[in-house]
Amino acid sequence: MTSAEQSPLTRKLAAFVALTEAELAVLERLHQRRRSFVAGRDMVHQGQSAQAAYILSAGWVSSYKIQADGTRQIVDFQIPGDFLGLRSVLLRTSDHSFEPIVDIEAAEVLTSDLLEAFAQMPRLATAILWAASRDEAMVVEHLVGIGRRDALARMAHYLLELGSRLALVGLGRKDGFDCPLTQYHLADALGLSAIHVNRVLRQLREAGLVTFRDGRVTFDDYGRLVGLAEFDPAYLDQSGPLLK
Amino acid sequence: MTSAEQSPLTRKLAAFVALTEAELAVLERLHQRRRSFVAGRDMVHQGQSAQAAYILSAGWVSSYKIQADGTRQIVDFQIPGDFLGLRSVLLRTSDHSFEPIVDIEAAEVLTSDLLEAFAQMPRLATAILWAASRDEAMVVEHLVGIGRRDALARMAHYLLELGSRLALVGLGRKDGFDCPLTQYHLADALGLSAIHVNRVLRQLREAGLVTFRDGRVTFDDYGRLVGLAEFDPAYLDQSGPLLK
DNA sequence: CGTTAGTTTGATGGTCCTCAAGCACTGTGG
DNA sequence: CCACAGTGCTTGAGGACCATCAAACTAACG
Repeated sequence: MTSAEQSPLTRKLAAFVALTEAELAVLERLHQRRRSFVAGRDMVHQGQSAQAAYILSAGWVSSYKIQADGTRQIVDFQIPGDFLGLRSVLLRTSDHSFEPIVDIEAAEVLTSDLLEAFAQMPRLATAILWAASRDEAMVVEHLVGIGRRDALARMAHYLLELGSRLALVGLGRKDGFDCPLTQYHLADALGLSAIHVNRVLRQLREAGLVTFRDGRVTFDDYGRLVGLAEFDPAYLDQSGPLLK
Repeated sequence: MTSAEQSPLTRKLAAFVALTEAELAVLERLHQRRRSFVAGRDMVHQGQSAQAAYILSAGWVSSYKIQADGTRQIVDFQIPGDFLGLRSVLLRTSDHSFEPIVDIEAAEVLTSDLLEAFAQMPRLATAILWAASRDEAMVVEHLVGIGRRDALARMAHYLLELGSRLALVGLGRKDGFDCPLTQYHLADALGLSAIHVNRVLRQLREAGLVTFRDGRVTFDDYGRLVGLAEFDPAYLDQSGPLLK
C-alpha cells in the first residue's frame, strides 16, 4: 500500500502505533461504505439515536449543542481522520448535532463492522480507543480555554491546536493551514461573539502573530504565538503510548 | 446481598442495567483493595503516569488542570460511585490532577483486574462504558455552561446537575444535598471568581431559588430553578440504553 | 489568642456583549 | 447589465457583566 492510498485516519494512527500490514488492511476495509454530505445540513440531530458512526475522510464537520435561547456552543470540529459519533454507536447517546461545514466525504461504519474489526485486531481497538481518548483530552483543554483564558489567548491556543491536528494528518504545516471556518464558527466554538472574534483576529494580525484571511490561517510568528497561548501540545502528542 | 452492602457504583449501574447475581459479585470484587486519602493532597499529579484507577466509595474528589499563570480549572467533581482515572489506565494519559476535597475512601482497581472482569462479564464492560460515556456527556454540558450561560444560570445548572448525580447514588433528594465544596471550588469549576460566586449565591438565595450554606445545598424552589437554568436532565438519564 | 480558611460586602474598572451601520463579494433574476 | 438579496467581514459607541483590589467578619483550631 502506497502512502497516497492511505486514509487520514490510517495516517494518524500510524504516527503513534506501528501497524502491521494485516491491521492496515482491516483498517482500510472499514472505509468501504463511502458517503457524501452537503454543507450546512445536519447529519445527526440532537436527541436522534444514531446507529452508525463515520470516519471523516475529507472536509470539516462541527459538533454542537443548541440551547433553548438559540445560542450555540460548538463542542469540537472534526477534521479528516476523525471519528464522528463513535460514542453514540457503542452506547446510544447522540446528545449533540453534527453539521458539515463544507461538502464532506465520510465512510460509514456500522457497529457490527467495528466490533468485528476489534475482535480480529485487538491492537487496532487499542489504537482507536487511543484516538477517542485524545479527542476527550481536547474537549477538556477546550473547557480550560473557555473557563480560564482571555479571548486573545483562547483564540491563539485554538488555532495552534487546529494546526497541530491538521499537521498530523498531512493537511497543514508549521506555517499555517487552510481553514473553511467563518468567524461565526470560531465565535460559537470559543464562547465569544462574532464581533469580538473579529477584533481579536485583528489584534493577533496587527501584532504579527497569526493571520486568518481568505480561508487560510498563517502563523506569522509561531514561537511568540505559542508563548502568548501558553500552548503545550503534550495533550495532543502523547508520544507513543501504545505498543512497539 | 442486601442493599446496605451495595457500593454506590453498584447502585448507580443497577439503576440502568439489570445486573445478575454473578455480575454483581464480580463488580463487588473490584472493590477489594480499599484505600484512603486525606483531603487536600493530590492523588495523581498532572503529567504523572498512573497505573491504577479508583472507584470512589466515600467523599468528593476534584479533577483539575493548573495553568502556567496559576489559574485553575476544575474539569469535574467525582462523587461516590464515580470512576477516577479510568481513561489514564486504559491508555496512559493523566493529563490532569486529582485532589480529594475531603478525606475519601476509594477502591484501587488494577488494569489487569478490570480487564479480567470485562472478559468474564461482557455486560459489565458495557455498563461501565456507559458510565464513562455519561461522564463525558457531563463534561460537554459543562463546556456549554461555561461558554454560553451567564453566571446565574451556570450556577443553577451546576447545582441541579450535582443534585441529580447524588440522588442517583442515594446521597441526595429533590430538596437538596450535603456539599463539602467551598465557594473557591465552585469558582474554579464554573470559570468565575470566588467573589462573584458569592454574589451569585446570594442572588439565588434572595430569589428563593436555592440556598448554599454550612455545607448543604437546599433547593427552595426546584421548579423555578430548573426554569432559570433551562436544565434538561436528558444527558444524565439516558433511560435504559442497555440490555434488558 | 493569634492564625488560617472561608465568607461577605463595597468600589472601581476592564473585557467583552449588544446595537447599529457600512463594506465587499457572490449569486440571482429582471 | 444592473438591481437586489444574502453572506461574511469590519468598525464604532455604549453598557452589562464580571474581575480585581481592599477590607471586615466569622468560625475552627492549635
